[in-house]
Amino acid sequence: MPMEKTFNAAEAETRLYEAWESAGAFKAGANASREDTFCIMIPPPNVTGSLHMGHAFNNTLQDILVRWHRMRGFDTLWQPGQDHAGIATQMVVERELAKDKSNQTRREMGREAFLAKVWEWKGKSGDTIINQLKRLGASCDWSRNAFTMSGAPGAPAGEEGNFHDAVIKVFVDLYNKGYIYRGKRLVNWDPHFETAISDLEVEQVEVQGHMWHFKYPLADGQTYEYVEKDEDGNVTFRETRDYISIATTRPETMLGDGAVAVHPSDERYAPIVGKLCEIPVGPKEHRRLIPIITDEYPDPSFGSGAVKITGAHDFNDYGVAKRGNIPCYRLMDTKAQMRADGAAYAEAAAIAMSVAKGERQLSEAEVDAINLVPDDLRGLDRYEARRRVIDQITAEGLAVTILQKSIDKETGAEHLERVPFVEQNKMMQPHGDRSKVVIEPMLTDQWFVDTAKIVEPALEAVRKGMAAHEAGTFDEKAGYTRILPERDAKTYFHWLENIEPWCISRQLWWGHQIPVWYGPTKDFVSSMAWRDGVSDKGTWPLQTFCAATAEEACKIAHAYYWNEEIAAGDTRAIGDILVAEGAEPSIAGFAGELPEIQIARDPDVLDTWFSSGLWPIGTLGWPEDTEELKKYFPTDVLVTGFDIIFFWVARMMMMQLAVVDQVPFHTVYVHALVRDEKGKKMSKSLGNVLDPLDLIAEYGADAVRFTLTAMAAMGRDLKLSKDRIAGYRNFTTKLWNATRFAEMNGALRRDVGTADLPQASHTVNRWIIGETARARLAVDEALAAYRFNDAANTLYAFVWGKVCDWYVEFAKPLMDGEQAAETRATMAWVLDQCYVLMHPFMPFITEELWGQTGERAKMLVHADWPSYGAELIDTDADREMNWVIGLIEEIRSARMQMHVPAGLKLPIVMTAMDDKGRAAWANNEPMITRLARLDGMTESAAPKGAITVAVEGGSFAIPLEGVIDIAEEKARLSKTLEKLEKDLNGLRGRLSNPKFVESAPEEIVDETREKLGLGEDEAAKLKAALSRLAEVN
RNA sequence: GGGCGCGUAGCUCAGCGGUAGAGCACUACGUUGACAUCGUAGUGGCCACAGGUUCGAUCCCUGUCGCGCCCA
Repeated sequence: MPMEKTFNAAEAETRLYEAWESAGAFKAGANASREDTFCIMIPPPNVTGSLHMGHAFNNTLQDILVRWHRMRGFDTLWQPGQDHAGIATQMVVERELAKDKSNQTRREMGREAFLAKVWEWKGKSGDTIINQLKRLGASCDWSRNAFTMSGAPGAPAGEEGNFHDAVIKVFVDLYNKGYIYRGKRLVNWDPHFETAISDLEVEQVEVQGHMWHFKYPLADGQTYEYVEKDEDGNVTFRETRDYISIATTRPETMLGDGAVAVHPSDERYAPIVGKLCEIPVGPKEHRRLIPIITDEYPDPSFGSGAVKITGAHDFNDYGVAKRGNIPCYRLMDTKAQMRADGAAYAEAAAIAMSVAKGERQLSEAEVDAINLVPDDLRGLDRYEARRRVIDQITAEGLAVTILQKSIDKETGAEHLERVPFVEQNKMMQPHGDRSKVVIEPMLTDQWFVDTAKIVEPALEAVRKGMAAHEAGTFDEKAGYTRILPERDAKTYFHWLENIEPWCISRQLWWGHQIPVWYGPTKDFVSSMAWRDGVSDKGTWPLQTFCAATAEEACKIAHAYYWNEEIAAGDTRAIGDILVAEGAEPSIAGFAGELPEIQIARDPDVLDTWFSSGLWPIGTLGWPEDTEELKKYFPTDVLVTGFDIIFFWVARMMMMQLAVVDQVPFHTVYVHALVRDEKGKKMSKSLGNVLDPLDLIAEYGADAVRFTLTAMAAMGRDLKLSKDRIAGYRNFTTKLWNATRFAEMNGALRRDVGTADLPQASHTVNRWIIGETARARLAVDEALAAYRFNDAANTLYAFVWGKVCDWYVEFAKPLMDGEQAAETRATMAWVLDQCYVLMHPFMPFITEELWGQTGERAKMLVHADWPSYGAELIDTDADREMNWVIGLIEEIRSARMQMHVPAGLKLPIVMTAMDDKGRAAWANNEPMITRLARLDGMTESAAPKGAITVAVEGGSFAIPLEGVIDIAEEKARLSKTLEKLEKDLNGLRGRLSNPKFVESAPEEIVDETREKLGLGEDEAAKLKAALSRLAEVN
């Protein structure tokens, strides 16, 4: 059955992918014929995700590397999997639940039931992205598909696996090594998800901000001389003030102020440093006083130069508060509403007052328990509270005001009015990258990785890797890592050298629950305070027990309580202690009975990136010592986008080195972003998103893949347009039709299966074999250097520019001559090589052509990658064919410019020719005649009224008496000559410069001389032709 | 403010010490051994600007001007 006219991608792609899968073509080690391994870990897409252009790009590049290695016989594994994506997934499932009002909310159904819902959702929708990757042609070993939550408690059947074990083990190990700690720190709090998030999950967005100016009256009506001076020390302003002016963008946080700070060098405020001032908000009778302190942080030139310090709600203030031992009063709850808990304001304010006066010291927990929100503001949203605070202060006359002209709408009369001074400023405001709500800095207890302690090996490994890469001594097995392109290594260094502690606890349910249990400290147990009801459970001092399981935790707790004499001196001494796991810590059963202490598990889960940071070892079965781990770890290449260098790459480096003391991969290839054709980031809100699945449906997966690859110049964003994809779809059609030509001419070797390299005698065949070898060398070299675009462009130029444009055309007249058999064999071989070399880039159409053109022993996906090279390049054939091509092009060009009708065949006259040229002509006459539309060659002197075609070794004339316009031919020749002379002058100039001849490398000088010689020959011919034309007239 | 890049044909971009390339777009013409998702030919560039290093600079160095991105 003859081939269809075009490739039906939509029909073939699914069929071919299924064929590969059912043959187990992608299984780890499939087609392996050598010991070397090659392993790539897929950057796990979110389980909620669907394929976007970035995935398509990222996975195309990985697939090329994987298919290339597999064909070369490496023991290859492309490890796929998905990330449980804590916040994103919890958000999606909650949103799903909310669609039906009869559903319980997350909190109503409780943790266990909600998690069951998430697993259920994962079971239903988790395969979406996998199926999409298959449409792209990704040759992952799906039988090993991994999931970062596999094996977690509550995981349903089919979600076994031990990723959870790995995560828990690492947490416990790092905890025991002292790399993980818990502390009350100011963290980025997402009020929508009610969880802490890491710095990286915060987006700074520029918004129009407002800055209010308020007066903080000095205590006891004190006054001071406020003096402003210019640069030369001349007084420019002076007044007596009984207040200090404060500028703030967040008036609602004034309620939690612990101090006012000024710069130590700021002379304006020197007289009042150390004094107390009053926060101008809250009930008049309970106004709080706070000290005026100095700190390096305030910028004297910004605002009034004085800054209110609210340690619990601002990162800069927090630093000042820590340095100055200023209490940090938390004002908001987890929803960023003003706190409504604790004692009434009067009581809380009284305690705070005594702290400010230095009469009292509070523990951290005691400070946190104090609610300084006035009773009338409690429970309000932070923005509502802000409005009211501003109103109250303004009403009291403590806002800094300015005079503003206003016009009465009724009367049109102008009058001046005092209005609060509010500056309009653009400011950067932090937002949650998922929730898009404004992040609230919040003082909470969180878990942190002490990254400073594990960062050094991660830096060192890349420093060494980059040094080796630059020196050209890079060794994949040397235990270091390089990052390509180099620029991204700089980014990596910059971030790691300035790394901050990593907040890893999240107040979510979907994730790995932190393996830590809390119980009261033994001091506290023996203190009896717990019995006296003095403090509620929230402020009990706690002891931490970190263990992989509850049983283990109980054991550790037991040892803790038991080994020490916890009730020394107490008559109710303890016989034994029963430690049990409970919902919250408790103590019971004293007084002679066996005491019982309940320890309670930390309800928080780990940051998703903590688990994905273990992806390389976790997917290979660690902590078990599996065969795969031994074989494939460390893995080879990580292909990823620059946007997750910090989130993921850096953390994988740190964690793998901390846990197994090895780098996870030797090379990180960082690719850029896919943008729309105008260079805009694709985003749903802009509506400029190109869906890779739509494009695959329209143009075929091969065209989409090839487009992305051809545009993948290292480190540069790529602007994707449909025109470009259509162009590469046309390329697939071109290859298809070249095959059809071979089929129609009996040039397929269906009989022998795979075509062997033929013994070719004809120049044309020897030439194309050499070109094929060149292409193979160039593709391998490009891929080895991760220059995907070079590889793609090489193939495009070879297949279209050499095979289709020239070889197929040359072959036509050879199909029934002496060399017919040889030419058919060569064509079969060349096309096979095209399929093989193109397969990593365009797997579908090449596999289809491979299947349709022969009885093959193996599918193309497992075909052997060729190893031939320079030995197939025949330089004589090369020279000859380039001469032929040059001649044909010259004649075509001349004809076209002389407006010779395309269909008209012309005779040609050889006016002069050397031996080589004669041989070249003789060997290729049928091709030249056909392609240049000639009709017979004679030898003689140049006739009058002919066009001249100069080639290396001689020249031709095409008599066009009466056909050509002499003037036009003159113009054509003159133009060519002019251009040539310009080049020649450059060459002459260089050669006449003695310094050039002295200093330039010999080969460059020789090359220049040769060029000049050839050029001068050609110029002479052109001049001769011109003078002949002159004779005609 | 700190860091990292980028300014090359109308557009999108390769190239990065030996005198400039591709694709698309554009113009003209279409010749039966596959292909109009095609073929042939052609137009088009002081390689942002100014200095420096060099026999030689689009390429290396310095500065200027534009434009991105990341982090504050």
